[in-house]
Amino acid sequence: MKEKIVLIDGHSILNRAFYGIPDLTNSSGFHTNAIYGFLNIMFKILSEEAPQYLTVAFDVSAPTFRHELFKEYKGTRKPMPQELREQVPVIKDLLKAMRINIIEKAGYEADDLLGTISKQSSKQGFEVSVISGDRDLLQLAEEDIKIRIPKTKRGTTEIEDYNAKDVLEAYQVTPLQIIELKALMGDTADNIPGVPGIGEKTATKIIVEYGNIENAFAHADEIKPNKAREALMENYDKARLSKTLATIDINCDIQYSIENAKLGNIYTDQAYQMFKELEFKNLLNRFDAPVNDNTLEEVFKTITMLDEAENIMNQAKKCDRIGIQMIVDKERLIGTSIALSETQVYFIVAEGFITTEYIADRVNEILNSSISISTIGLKEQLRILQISDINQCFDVEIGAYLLNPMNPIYPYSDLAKEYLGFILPEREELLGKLSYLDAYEQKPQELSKVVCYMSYVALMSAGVIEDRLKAAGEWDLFKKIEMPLIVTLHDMETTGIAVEKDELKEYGNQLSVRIIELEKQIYQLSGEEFNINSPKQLGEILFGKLGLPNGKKTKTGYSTAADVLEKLEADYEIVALILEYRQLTKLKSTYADGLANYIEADGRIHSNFNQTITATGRISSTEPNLQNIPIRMELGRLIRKVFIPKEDYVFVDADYSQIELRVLAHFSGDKKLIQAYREEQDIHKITASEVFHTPLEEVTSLQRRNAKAVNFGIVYGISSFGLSQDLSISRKEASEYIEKYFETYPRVKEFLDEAVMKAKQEGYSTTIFGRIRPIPELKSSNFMQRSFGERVAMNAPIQGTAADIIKIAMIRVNDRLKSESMKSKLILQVHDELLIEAHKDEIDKVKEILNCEMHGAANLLVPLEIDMSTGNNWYETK
DNA sequence: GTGATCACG
DNA sequence: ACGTACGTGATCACC
Repeated sequence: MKEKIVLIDGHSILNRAFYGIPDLTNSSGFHTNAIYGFLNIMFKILSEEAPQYLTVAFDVSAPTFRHELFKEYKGTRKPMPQELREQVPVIKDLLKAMRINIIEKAGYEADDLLGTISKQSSKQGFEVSVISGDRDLLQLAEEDIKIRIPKTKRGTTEIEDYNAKDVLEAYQVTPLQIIELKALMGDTADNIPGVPGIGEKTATKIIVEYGNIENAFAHADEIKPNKAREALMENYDKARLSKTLATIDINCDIQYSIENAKLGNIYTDQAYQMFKELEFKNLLNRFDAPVNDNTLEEVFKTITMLDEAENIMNQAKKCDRIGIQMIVDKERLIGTSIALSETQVYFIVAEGFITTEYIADRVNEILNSSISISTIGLKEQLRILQISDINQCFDVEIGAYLLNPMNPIYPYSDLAKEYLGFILPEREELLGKLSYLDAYEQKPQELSKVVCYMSYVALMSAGVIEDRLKAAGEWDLFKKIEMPLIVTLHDMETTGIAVEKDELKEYGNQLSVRIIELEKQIYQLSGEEFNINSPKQLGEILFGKLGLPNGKKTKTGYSTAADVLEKLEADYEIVALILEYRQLTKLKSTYADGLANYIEADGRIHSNFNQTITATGRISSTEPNLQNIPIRMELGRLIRKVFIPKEDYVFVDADYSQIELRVLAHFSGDKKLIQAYREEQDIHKITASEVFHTPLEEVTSLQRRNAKAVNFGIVYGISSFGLSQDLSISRKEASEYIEKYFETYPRVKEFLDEAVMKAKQEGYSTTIFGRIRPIPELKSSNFMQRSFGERVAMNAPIQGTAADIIKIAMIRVNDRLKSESMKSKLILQVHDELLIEAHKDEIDKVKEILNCEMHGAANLLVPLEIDMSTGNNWYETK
């Protein structure tokens, strides 16, 4: 068997990884995504090929021969972004630490070195693999030289392999003719000009026919498309230059000793240290050395004896603060983990004489002795923990969310990494995908570790998080809004909302009848049966078979989105039917059938209100989502009739009127805007009057509608394109609307500009109440991402402040209902709306409370108005 | 698991 | 020239 050598194009793979992997930093803020991606690709190759030799080639930053040639021609390559540049020396050090051979040589690019070494090695009888993201290298392919191009596809890395015959198959030309192709078509990524006007198709045709550019030029008069002929004849010098640029030098003057490339043990101690600093936790597993210092796990104790549990509970009462974690799965208490100090961490298991009641009673006793507790995710534990004063609690998950609301979740391992500065094994590593209950039965020891880590991290990180919240100006937000809100949300979840199951079912049945009718008609009009719900099949039928004019395309095919179909609706009966079908199947599957699955034994739906999901500070609702129940279309709105108050109760619903625009009025301090709100005027109408230079009385409903869209657009971080899409007008018209808007409300423009500028400086935006939203996109060199960042910088303070205000209102309303011992309960929040299930004897009182507490939630430069209504179901409250 | 679509504010 | 409104979650198809 031949010996194998792997050659890696260092910069090319780093580049791939940098742009392919979302940004990743270690806790000191050093960017690591390119290194991480590079290593993953390298490890994958090593395990696949098990080569005896490995070399990584790098470009030297000094100008090279081919660069020089190019510079004269067109200028220099655009510089590497700083986030990538800083990673280059580190990967080199890391490779050195792994005793992996690196080559670089002034005057040559990495691909020249790779070309030379690969040819030499194959001649000497080695089997060679060249790893690069650059298709230029395909010219090197031979039977024993395989070019491997990694592609990051949906998170997983797939590698395309090319031997000589694969190149021929894929490109219809030999590896060496790849150079000829490049000479004609050019390569913007590699700064090769090519012949303007000749692309991949024409280039392939020419080279397949004539073999090379010289021969093609000689037979130029025969070349078929006139355009290509003229392009080639006029730009033959460019083609020749491009050919030189594209040709990899396979005779570099380098001393390459294969012995230096011999692979030994790459898992050295130095490499281990570097991996640790880079915080590549899951890569650390590759080392024989222990992944984590077990000193921490050694202090963990699993408690199953009552007297030991008793002892711990008694000690807990003497502490100032403990870390605690109630482990509940499907209503069942499996145990509790308690951290008394850094070295006293216990998992008290609910079994034998230690009953769930015992644990609950003892823990609540501790809480009553008014010591502080710290925990991860307090809301989920409140069914068991009886909190007498929320001020004694510290939820580190909530704290971590406020410090960085962009994370999807806040597991103990991430908290340890971020706030304690060390790496812990993740839950999944220890338990896999097991639930607590399953882990309790199948992996009790690992479960014990997980829960002990949790209470340990909760205890140890609380102080750090407190300091960081104070430093970030978020301490009041944490103490006065987010922590108390936990209780409010828990109350809402516990109460739930009653649903008429039979009515819901009947509603679904009615939808089914119409859906079947629609199906029949659609099949008839299209001439075949297909899955209307499949955008792929639907697109093929509409735009393929039936030949409808198609507007947009998606990555995977035709777009069949509603805004595309709506443009065709008037002309094609089938499109109108499809739109109705879509609407009805959505209502049936998501709402009629979907909601029915969540009705519990008490006849009510208990949705989850999540406090740590959104980037802006809003809460979200899941399982089911009760914040997107239909209202805009009448047919959908009817669903709200099945949401009912219990007997002797009614619904009282209150929503803030235009809260985001009022927040904008406050932020900007714009006189006209503030005056309009103080005088309770119709803001959209006023805007229309100003923007369209029309007397107030003469504003048409269309003008008002357009002005409303502009107002919304401002809140979203206006762009002329977005507005034009929304209103189906030209971009130019949209720009004019925006310009006039800013003339009308000049302070709004100032505010928005300032919001972007400030966010650019600080790296984040802030709400009135101090909530932070980081906006890393503002620093992006990518236009699209940066523009997104700018829109976010305009929107986040507005949406976030509105979210803060309604959170304050929720806490105040809920607290008053409870402190005044009322039967009425707050049951839903829908971003600017609160729904109360009010006892018939308390309706007036409830209205008074809503009025008072919602108005009083914030003191802005404009009044906060609310609209209130009552009803015997959610449909009636409008 | 991801993308397309569509429900809400 | 780039290709876009801000923030969510559920369902379905399809790999």
